[in-house]
Amino acid sequence: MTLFVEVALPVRVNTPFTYQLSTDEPLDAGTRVLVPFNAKQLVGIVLCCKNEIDFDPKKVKPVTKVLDTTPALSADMLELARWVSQYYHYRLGECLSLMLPKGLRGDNPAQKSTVSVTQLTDKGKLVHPNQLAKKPKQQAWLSQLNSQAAISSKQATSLELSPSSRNTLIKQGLVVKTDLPIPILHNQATDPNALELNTEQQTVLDNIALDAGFQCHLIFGVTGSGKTEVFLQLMQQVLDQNKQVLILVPEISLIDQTIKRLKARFDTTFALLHSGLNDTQRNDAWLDARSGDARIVLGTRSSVFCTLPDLGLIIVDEEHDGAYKQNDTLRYHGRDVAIVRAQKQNIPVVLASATPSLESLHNALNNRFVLHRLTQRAANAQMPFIEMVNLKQHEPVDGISQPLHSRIQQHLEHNKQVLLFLNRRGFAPTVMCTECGWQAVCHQCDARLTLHKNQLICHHCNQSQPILRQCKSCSSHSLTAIGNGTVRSEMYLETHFPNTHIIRLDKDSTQTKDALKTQLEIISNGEPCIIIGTQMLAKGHHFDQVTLVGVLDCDSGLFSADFKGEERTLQLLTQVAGRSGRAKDLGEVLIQTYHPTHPLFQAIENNQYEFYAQQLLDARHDMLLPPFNFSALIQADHQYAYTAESALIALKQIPLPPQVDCIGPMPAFMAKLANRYRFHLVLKSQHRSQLHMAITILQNALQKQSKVRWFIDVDPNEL
DNA sequence: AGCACGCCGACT
DNA sequence: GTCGGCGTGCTC
Repeated sequence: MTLFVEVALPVRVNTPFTYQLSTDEPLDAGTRVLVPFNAKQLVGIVLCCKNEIDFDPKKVKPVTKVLDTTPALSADMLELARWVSQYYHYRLGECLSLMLPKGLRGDNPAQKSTVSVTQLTDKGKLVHPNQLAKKPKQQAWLSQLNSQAAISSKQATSLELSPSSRNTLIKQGLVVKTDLPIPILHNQATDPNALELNTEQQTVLDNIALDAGFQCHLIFGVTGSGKTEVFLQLMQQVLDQNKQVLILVPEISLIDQTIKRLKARFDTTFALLHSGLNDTQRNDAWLDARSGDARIVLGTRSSVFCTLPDLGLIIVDEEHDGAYKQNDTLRYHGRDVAIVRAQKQNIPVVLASATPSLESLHNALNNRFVLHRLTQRAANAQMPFIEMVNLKQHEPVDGISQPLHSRIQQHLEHNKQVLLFLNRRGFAPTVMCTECGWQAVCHQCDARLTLHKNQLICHHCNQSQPILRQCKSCSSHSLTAIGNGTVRSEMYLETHFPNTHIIRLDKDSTQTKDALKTQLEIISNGEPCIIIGTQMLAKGHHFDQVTLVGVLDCDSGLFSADFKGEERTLQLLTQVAGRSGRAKDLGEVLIQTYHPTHPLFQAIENNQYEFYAQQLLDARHDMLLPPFNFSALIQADHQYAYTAESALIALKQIPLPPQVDCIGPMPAFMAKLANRYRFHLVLKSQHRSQLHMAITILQNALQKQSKVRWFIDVDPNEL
């Protein structure tokens, strides 16, 4: 009897395709196969085998090649992919393809890469290095190979072993060159002892049951409360049970410091998965995780899709971070997928943050999550002292007011470090003509151009232009830089603190490989310095010697049109403030603002994150915003605004389930981006199932047209 | 997504 | 007559 397989392909068609197998050996679901599709060969994932087909047998083609002996994706992951596909309304075949590392999306075998090494032959093992005393270079090779079974050519160079003498040894048949798989990242712990927990930490540890199946825990611990130590000890328990741990962090810059702590503590194997790896490294790490060889897997959001045979615990650190949401192709939320995965695999998941997202806080307060609080800073560090600077009274120069300036001076005199936060890179956000009011704008977007040192750059489409000398509207020479970015404040600091090391941390200063790492190392030396940077500073980094944090400007976040604007500002300020005074010395935080009476600042001043978050939740409740209803966004874009808008107007005529509101179409926040006009339709409902029904109806309609480009974003980050 | 098929306007 | 515009529909 002929055996058929249903294969999901990475194409924009929702249905699986059927192919014929050449043997009667069934394939496991999750196996990669190479199949003909149109004129091409594509890699697909086997969904199931079957004996019969329900369409024209003449059309069925045979599978070209079976690519895996072990399925690339486990049955768990296949099921997760089905959920992801339905929830985010994205085609299953494409979801599955995105779950594989790039190296396995093609028709390569799932094998680890190899490294060429030199090893002793059986004959060579019988030779004592002293027998080669007259040939010191060869002798060096033999003695090294007696203490280390395999030497790569890279190691040989650093050990100053001569390649030519190795070739002589090869000719003599004493050593041989072979290709071995890249060894797994295995670590010897340098500091394996658990720290002593305070009572609060101990209570949290005791209350997270690892053997109770699925449960979602939220550790709400103030900055510096020692959350990490709690999950290190939790991880130890999981590892002792012979299970794997998956830790997610929001972005790549946090991988370094996290892995440092993990390596110090655990004597075990690791896999790191993040965007800084090349395809080979990523592939290797992924295969280590899938085989179960790696016991700890640390990665950014996409590692939530990694096949792990013995998974026992998922940790989502800094769970509030917006970087967990993917904003292209498959628009999933890493944290939410992690929770669903834990549920499907019936294991615990731990979310942690000093500033939990409103969704998670809401879930915790409603007992859907188990809430654990850490209210004290560990190691007796005190919460910082927070103060506002009213910019109406203290006009800033290049972003820095007099009170902040003198406070910087004080802290530097005490040999401390200062951290300044400004969420705007470049020199100045606007170039304006003081004669006629004209501003330099991007030709491709509805955005002003940011002034950088040598050019004008659009931060939205990355297009650059040379710096203008004359106004394009009235030809006057009165062009002025308005507002300020990190570079402008950096220049101010260089002028006024000429003997102090100024370190700028933003996307522009950390472009080159390792730049961030080097700069973080300089900071950790502890020398007094001023660090100025964008939001990347706020993300969980440990700055021991920082005692003063200055927030140069966060007013734009207070009155944002976006429903999450205030939540983000609250989180950002709380996190930034938390960078101050992590060690013994009391920290200080100065926030510059033109609106010092805004209630958000009062909450920050009094360390009332939860109080204010609760108020924001109440407001969301009154306005029926998430998490009190569910929403999805449909974007259509086209080179002509009219075409994009009419496509959505047509869509709106389609009848939807009664309990779904359809709002729009309206222009997107930046209606023109990279020469395309973008319009939104927003769907809202109290009922998740009705919302999904509505999305499906509209998606089907969209698939039938080819005029506009479109996407669907479920639980969008911005409305 | 690609790629072919097919039905209408402006060219050698 | 035919070259090529892009609307429609299919891919196992």
